[in-house]
Amino acid sequence: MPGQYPDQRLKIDGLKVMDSVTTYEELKDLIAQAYPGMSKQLQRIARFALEQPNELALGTVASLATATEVQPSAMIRFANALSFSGFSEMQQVFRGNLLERSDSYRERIDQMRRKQTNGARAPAGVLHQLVAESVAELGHLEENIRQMDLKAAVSLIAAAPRIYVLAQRRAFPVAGYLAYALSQLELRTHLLDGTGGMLRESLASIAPGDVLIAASFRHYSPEVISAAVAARKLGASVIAITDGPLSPLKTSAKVCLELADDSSKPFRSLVAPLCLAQVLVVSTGHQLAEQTASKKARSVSRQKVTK
Amino acid sequence: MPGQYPDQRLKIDGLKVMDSVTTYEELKDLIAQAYPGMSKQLQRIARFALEQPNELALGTVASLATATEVQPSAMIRFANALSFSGFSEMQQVFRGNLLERSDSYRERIDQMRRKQTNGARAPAGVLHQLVAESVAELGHLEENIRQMDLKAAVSLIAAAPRIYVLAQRRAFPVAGYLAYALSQLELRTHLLDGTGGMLRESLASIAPGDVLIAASFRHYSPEVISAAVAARKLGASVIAITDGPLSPLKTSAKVCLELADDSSKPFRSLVAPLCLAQVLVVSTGHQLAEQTASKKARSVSRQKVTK
DNA sequence: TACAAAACAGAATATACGTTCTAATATTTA
DNA sequence: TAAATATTAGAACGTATATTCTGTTTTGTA
Repeated sequence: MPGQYPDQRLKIDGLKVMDSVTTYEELKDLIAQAYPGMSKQLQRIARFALEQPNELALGTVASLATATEVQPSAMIRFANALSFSGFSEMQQVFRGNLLERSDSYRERIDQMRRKQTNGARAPAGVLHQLVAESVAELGHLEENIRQMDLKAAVSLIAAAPRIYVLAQRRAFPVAGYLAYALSQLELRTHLLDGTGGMLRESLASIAPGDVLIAASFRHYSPEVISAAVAARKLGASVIAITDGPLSPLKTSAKVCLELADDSSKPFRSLVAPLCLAQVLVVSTGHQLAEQTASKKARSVSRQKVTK
Repeated sequence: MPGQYPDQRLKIDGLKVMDSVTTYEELKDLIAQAYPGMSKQLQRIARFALEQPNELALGTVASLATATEVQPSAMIRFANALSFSGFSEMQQVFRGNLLERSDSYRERIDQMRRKQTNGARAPAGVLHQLVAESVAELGHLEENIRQMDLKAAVSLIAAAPRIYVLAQRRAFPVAGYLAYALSQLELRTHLLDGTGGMLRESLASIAPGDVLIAASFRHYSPEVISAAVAARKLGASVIAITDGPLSPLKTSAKVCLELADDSSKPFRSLVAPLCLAQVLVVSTGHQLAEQTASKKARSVSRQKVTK
């Protein structure tokens, strides 16, 4: 095996001797093993390969190099690092996996159906059921959220000098996500977690024009409700994420995003509220991008005029 | 369209006008319609195509010509007879079919994407898209989580004297949910939120037999990883919720629940991990119920014996 | 900081591919 | 049967591919 690059094969062979990798499962393990010792670029390819194996199966070296934003030669180096003689040989493994999966697909569905009929208490049954329920919830979400409300909420968030996020107990993860994601958009976001009993004090710093995003479901946390009332009095706009028209948050809210929370199910899911939260974040991101774009456009046109 | 052969396209267009064939189902019908009017050799290829569509998807003109015992040029004629501009174009249809079959939700996504032609930036479009992606994620979740791993995780959780939950940044909501929901099951659950920089101290109280549920996705939070290592050293069982086989959490984990996290999307969702978390909680609930039930049954039978 | 090693980008190359073309063959029609 | 037409085989062509090679940049180390 000639070549100017060090033979990474040897490092791997220490763990995996001689026999070549032929199945996708083996390949996955092999990539996982080799991953830590790989260069940045090869790691990038490795991630892509594991996340989008189908692309690897069908694409050409050139197309995959474009997709992963590396040079074509890096793809070959990647294959070599996995002890394949070339890219094509590695691709065979991905193709094999694709064929296998397509053949056995119906079979697997049947298995799932069978599992689901008996033993709904086994973890697999629970998984199936909760996935199904979550999908249904997402369907309801899409149908019941009004575009007007979303737009209003996004405008408020995008324009706010400061954003406060508050939720407790079951709804707390929603607040956690919002606080994280909004701050990723470089918005001034504060998670009101009430650590050290400082919730009241944190609220005091809310100023007119600020936005409070409050999430609460039955049974509504009294702290969240009173915080929403307080924020409104301080001149902040309250965006409520809550369940149904009976929510006590509704009175304080400028925008109220309602999720029909089916209380008939014993364990209520956070899938719908979190998806909604993500919609808020992504839409706000788009809005901000448009704003800066139009600002630039305006300043450019102004430059032209002055010129 | 120059060429010495008569334009078979016209014959077909009599039945199927204008629009080009894009799905495998359409192609199957098209072949069936065109079959009677084909020459012997093209009919042979047609049969092969319908019997072994996977070969058509992956093979080269040369390899397929060998397999069907015709000349390579016949393959191109076949594609032309089906009103494709060339072999490659036809092959795309077979490949598309292979991908669709290989993952069930792809179809749904594509359908949704098609609907969402204009206005992807408007909040309603974002909602639609994110709902679609979430559904797809849930589908992957259901397919890729192994029942064995779930069972193992549930057994560990149900039997643990104490449960610690740890996650940071993007994954934090997962920890928040688990901490809340598990404590609702009256399990001794501690959320390691690292408030006041006390993470190290909190970890010190972990005892052998305890369970640490750690969630982390790329880019993996160093604190979470080192905490998992530390917990393992202290004799605790680590349950990892993470993405893919490259996760550094994997080495410390007794059970590793892997989610294929598609990083190609700019905003990654928490829907799948949270649904998984809920599965853990609900399954653990069932397991606990069964345990207490069987305990009661045993004590009852003992009473009978002593009676 | 200076040196050495590795990794990289991008051009160069040989190969294999899809496609087209032409002569030869088979099939149909009068 | 003879002429006309459709079909095929196989070579020839241009293109795109996987792969290798070279100069440069980056990274790690003394």
